[in-house]
Amino acid sequence: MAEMLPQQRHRHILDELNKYGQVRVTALSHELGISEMTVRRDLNALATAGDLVKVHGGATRGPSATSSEPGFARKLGLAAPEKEALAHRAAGLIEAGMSVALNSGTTTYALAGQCTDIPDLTVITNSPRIAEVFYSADNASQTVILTGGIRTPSDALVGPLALAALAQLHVDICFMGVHGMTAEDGFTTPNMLEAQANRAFMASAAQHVVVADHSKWGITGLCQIAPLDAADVLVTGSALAPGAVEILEQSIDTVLLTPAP
Amino acid sequence: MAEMLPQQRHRHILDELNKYGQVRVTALSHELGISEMTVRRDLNALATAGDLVKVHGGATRGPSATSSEPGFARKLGLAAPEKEALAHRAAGLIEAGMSVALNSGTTTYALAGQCTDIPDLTVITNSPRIAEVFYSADNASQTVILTGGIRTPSDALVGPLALAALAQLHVDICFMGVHGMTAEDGFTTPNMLEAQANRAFMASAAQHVVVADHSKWGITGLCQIAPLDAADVLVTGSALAPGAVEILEQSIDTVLLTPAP
DNA sequence: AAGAAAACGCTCAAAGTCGATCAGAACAGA
DNA sequence: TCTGTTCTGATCGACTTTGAGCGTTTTCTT
Repeated sequence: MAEMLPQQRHRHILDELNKYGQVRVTALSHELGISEMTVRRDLNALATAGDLVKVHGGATRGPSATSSEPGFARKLGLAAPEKEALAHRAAGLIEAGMSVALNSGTTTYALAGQCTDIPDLTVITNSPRIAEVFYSADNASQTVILTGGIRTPSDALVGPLALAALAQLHVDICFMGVHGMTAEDGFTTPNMLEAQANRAFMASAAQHVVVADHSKWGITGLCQIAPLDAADVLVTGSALAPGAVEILEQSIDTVLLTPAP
Repeated sequence: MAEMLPQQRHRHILDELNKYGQVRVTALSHELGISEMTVRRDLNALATAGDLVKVHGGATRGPSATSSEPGFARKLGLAAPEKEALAHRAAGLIEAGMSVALNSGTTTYALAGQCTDIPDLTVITNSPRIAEVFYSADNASQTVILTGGIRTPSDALVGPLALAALAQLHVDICFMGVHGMTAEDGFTTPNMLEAQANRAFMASAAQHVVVADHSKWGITGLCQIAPLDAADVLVTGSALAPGAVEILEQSIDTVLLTPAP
């Protein structure tokens, strides 16, 4: 097999995983013509991103696709450790009685799980799954508003309906998960419609918090949501590439780092 | 059978358990190509986790009954036979390429399950659960629009956002589940906000179909949605109280009866 | 009730797996 | 071309998993 870029390897690993439900370090090493050490490093990266679960000897799919029941609450707790840490840090910015907007994304999903106990919250989101987290928590003092729209594959409601809904609303603070961030291109996402919806989120909020794990740095998605300086606060992990913090702090007032896991 | 990771074995064991209600150490050992000792260790691990109960010779299902979460798909199949029959009859009114509105309710939920194969459908609903039915069917030719709003306990999105969304849309046909219907009070529901949303549904549709099983006749909810004659078609069961059909036909052009189960 | 057969789990040695570390290779930017 | 960064592979000690032996316990048979 020809030389492969790390990204290609990652995709190959995930493909194998989807096909067989499991991957084995020794098999991948042989199959891809790379050392076991490198396979382990790939597996670690993918596990940190939450794409798979490492086990002795290889890795298996996350709990989501198993034939036996995983259950919602459980899945929530099994999010990647870094995401949970970011979510916890971000949740600290929320106070009782606030109105909060959450866009769609795995990080904001983790954040939602940490917010169900905060009293008198008004939550606005365009993700049915995030709304479901609050519904099933059944906290009577909370109000959850779901924007309408058409759902994208990543579970975001977008389009004219979503934009119209967000235009009518104003929140204290808006939390945004993004797909990538760089100094030149700012915050980006691979989906144009989601970018549009995310801009509407920002327009409706007094304060803008971006939540992004360290792997997002250096990635540019198809479509820009906003430049870096549009964020008031960035919550990210201290595993961030060296030097990135300085660059980010030039544009963003507050950069919060969670300790490495 | 290829080499299996421990986690895979655990899942396999649980699958077997779910299928047959019991597993035997010797059988698993032979089946998975591993020693009996390892099978015992797996069983011990699963027993400690509470996923099964060890017995001499193997293991049986624990009291927790892992099969608790077939959840959605199952609930759909387990809907009352009458509702399934109504849903099937109502689905017959839908043609490929139509735009269809479904309000929130168990009957319309059953209807949704019968519509996922119809090509080129545009579906508008205020029920996240109904939207989920279409999402997971993953029919690329269908478009699903979820109105925004606040969710009621019965899983309907209501309020200004829902009304604004529906005001912007126009559909060919609207299917409505209701809570009660009588000659004097027409179609009713116990929730004022839902009534309001349902009126918006009707206002946005060229044709109005009410779907209600026979038990709804004679019930008056808190709030009227519309008088009987607002419906163009009523789909109901032939188990309806004697004489009711005549009364209904005075107000409604088409009354479709499904045969009793 | 006694003996045979099966199942159990403890222990240990062998095999397999893991991650820390370091040195070399590949690569991009100056 | 040079330099610094990133990615990669080899080594090695620590750890985990596995299967076989073997004495004990449970179940079945007579």
